[in-house]
Amino acid sequence: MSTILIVDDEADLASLVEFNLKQAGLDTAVALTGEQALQLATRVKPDLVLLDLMLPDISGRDVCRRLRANPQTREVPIVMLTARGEEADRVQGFEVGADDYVTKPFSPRELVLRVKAILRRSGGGSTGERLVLGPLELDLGSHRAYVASEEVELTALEFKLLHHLISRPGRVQTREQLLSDVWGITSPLETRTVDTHVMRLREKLGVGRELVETVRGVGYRMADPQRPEARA
Amino acid sequence: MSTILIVDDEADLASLVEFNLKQAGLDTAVALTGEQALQLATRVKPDLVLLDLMLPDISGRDVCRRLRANPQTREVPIVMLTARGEEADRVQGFEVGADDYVTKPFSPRELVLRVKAILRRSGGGSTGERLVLGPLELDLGSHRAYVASEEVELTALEFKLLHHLISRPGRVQTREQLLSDVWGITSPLETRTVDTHVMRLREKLGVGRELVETVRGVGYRMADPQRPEARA
DNA sequence: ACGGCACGTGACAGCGCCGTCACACGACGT
DNA sequence: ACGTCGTGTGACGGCGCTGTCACGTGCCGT
Repeated sequence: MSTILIVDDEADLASLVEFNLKQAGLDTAVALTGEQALQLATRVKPDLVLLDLMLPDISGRDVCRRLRANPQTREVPIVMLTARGEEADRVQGFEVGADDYVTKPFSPRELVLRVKAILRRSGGGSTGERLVLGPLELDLGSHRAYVASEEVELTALEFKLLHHLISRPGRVQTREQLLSDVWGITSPLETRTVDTHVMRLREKLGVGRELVETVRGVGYRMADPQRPEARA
Repeated sequence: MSTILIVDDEADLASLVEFNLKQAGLDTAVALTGEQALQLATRVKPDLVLLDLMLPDISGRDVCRRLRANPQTREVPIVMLTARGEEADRVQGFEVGADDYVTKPFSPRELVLRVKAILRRSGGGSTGERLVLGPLELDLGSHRAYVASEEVELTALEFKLLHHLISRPGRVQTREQLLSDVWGITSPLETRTVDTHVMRLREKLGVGRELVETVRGVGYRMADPQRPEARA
């Protein structure tokens, strides 16, 4: 399942787009400012970025440039949104590395179409990728999880949670971050819910606390066998 | 080498497309009218048809239907071209069995990409290919399906769905992906429709859930017989 | 040692997902 | 015109998933 990062400071427009993308079976994350977008882009590793040109802090073009400058986000396709359909804007958009360009007003349907077309072109998002950490193994394509080459049955949510943790080995994730990234940006949930799911995950994985570590007062993190303690 | 039949009465557009397809290493044939297209289709046996919706004599939809009605050309993938991106057109296009849909104006590059994607998807040519997975067997040429060497009668849609699933064994397909890939890019269908057809498929195949697995909260996948942990 | 707080854990209720059935509608052949 | 077949959709029920609460437990500072 692909994740789309929506960057727009017009809340109603953003939520409209978010709704339609979700209906189309895509995951979404929303950023209201350019800085927030750059932060989220490295956190949630989106498969595509929907980027408004007009942002309150930095311009969409600069966001675009900085996304391209970061090796982590260099490959992410970018679709620009703009109020004016001027040729000049179009050219500028493509110059900084946008993959497509949609002018307002646009129909949500059309936007979804373009997004899907670009996703397909860029390989369709998650393509049978495999994540490994110690005895743990995640197959994104088949949506299967293994511990020591033995399959464990996880629910969709557990898989997503583990996927999120395992892609950031050694990095502490607060409960709020996890709620925001795994559950979605608008989830009025108790932070303790995370605890329960971490518990269930540990139980199913069998290997318990050695892999999913508790950082008291902060959150959770995956053990990083490569660099046991050294991290900031 | 695959051959593409271009059907369009706008000579300049057709030659532009032709040029780009040839550059991409594909053979081409051009028809200016619908009747000509139907004649050529049986003569050159193209591997894909690029079909404009607006033709001087008969409508592109009728051409589509008649291509589908002829056993000789039934299997040929069809990509529709249209000036308007109206939803109504889109739906009509898919109803008559188009495999993809491109709205003008389009970039030649994108068109070539789509054509190649569809060619790849349809098996790269029209040679009675056979797909096997466990007790299941699909004969693409004769459009027949077998379970344990016993023929099962599938409808066109069921066959297409099974074909799509079986060519990606072990990979989870979301309902949205299936709707998009089997039904067409933006079919405005309920995702529950997929459930019903999967059920009918399981029913006809007899082997039930062991082959077509449900991944709760995600989608469906075919069982993969070989061990996934065997990895380089 | 003690108390407070953060976390682990089990139980439980609600609900969302999915299988299944029945029906409507359109296309097509007779 | 009629019947048949293929297909999409709504309804319904069951069951698994999930969020929350309550309580137990361990950790840490004082």
